[in-house]
Amino acid sequence: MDAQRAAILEAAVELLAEHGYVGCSMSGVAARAGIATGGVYRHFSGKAELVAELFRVVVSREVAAVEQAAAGSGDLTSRIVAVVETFAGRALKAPRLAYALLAEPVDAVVEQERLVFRRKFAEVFTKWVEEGMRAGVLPRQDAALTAAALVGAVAEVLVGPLAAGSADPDTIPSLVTFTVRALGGNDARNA
Amino acid sequence: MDAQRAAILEAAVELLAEHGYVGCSMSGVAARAGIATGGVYRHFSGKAELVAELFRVVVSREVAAVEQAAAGSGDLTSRIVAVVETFAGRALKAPRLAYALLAEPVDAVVEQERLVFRRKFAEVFTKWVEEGMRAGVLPRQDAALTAAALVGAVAEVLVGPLAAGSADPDTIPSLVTFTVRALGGNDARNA
DNA sequence: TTAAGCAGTGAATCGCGATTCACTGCTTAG
DNA sequence: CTAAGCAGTGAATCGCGATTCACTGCTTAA
Repeated sequence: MDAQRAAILEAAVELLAEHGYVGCSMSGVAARAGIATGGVYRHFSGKAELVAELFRVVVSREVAAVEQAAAGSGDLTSRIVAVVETFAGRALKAPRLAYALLAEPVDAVVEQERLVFRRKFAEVFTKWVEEGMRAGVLPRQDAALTAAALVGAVAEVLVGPLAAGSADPDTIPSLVTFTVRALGGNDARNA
Repeated sequence: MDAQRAAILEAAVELLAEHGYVGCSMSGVAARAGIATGGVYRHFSGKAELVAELFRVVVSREVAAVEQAAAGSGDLTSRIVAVVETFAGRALKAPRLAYALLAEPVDAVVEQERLVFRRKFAEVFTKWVEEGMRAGVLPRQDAALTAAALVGAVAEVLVGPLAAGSADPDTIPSLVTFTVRALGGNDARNA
């Protein structure tokens, strides 16, 4: 059965959310999953495979949350607002996890997954930027670059608060303002 | 004498630029500096101290380059252009080093230094954003947040090319355009 | 000239987590 | 009922880089 595989992954997710990547030792994950160290190797070829899949699981949850949030609202601006609010809001609610996803040092294998993570978000943004340009709401621009830049911008702004402790309550609104301005959206051009 | 300390650091810088953080093992650095492993411990209490100082050295060079580039030009826009061009240009010329500075996984001690690095750049930006607001060239905004966001944006856009191989030659101009627009600068609002 | 002291040596040791493996039960097909 | 096979055990082993340390030479001051 593969319920165990899922259970082990869930244990790893918990540890990641509690203690970050360092907390995800094979023995730690095994213990949390309620099995012995060696048991993990029945389901994963090694740490690399476990961790890669761990990241994939967590990332797809985040991407799904963001896409769903965006799907709800209508015009471009409210979509972007929804994306940033969801992304940032979730990050601030699960700081340890967000930090692990965005910035925490990990080994090379995982780093690849992290790049994938960021690229996925960037792709979501790219889609909307292109749509905005077609609709004439946004100025001409390199959509992929803008998207990557926005992902970086949001991540960077969040990492400070995440690494420290608390965040200014204005962080999210300010971030939204920045995003809209950076896109060149025709409302909210100032303030 | 402390010429040796400097020589060891320089060896570490070389290794960092060639092979990234992973290349900076104590024995590797010692070998490159032309001394035996143990010798390094005459000058540094341990790896943590060595690496922290290594980062400080490299970072201060980068910050100095950027500040100098900005000091040359006159109006706000050209300063910003200079900053982004310098920062990105240097990064693309020394990709391994830039990657190590911006994104490569490292241990906790170094991570602190990395945050310092990014904060320093953000501070440089903050100064100019505030100046721009005073001069009425830029709209009201949370200067520190904008600055952090821009550092993140530039870093993120660069990490892709750095991790892969080559960069689109339009990367830097596009980045400059993005930056100006994100600041809300009154020229270059589109295109 | 002698002795203290410092830079440097490099093999041995440590620490730490990943990985292995001989072994224990349970489950299930024949 | 029996034997194969699979999930799981957990102590031993590995790998790897940081760190230590007894020892070697050079330099310098008395």
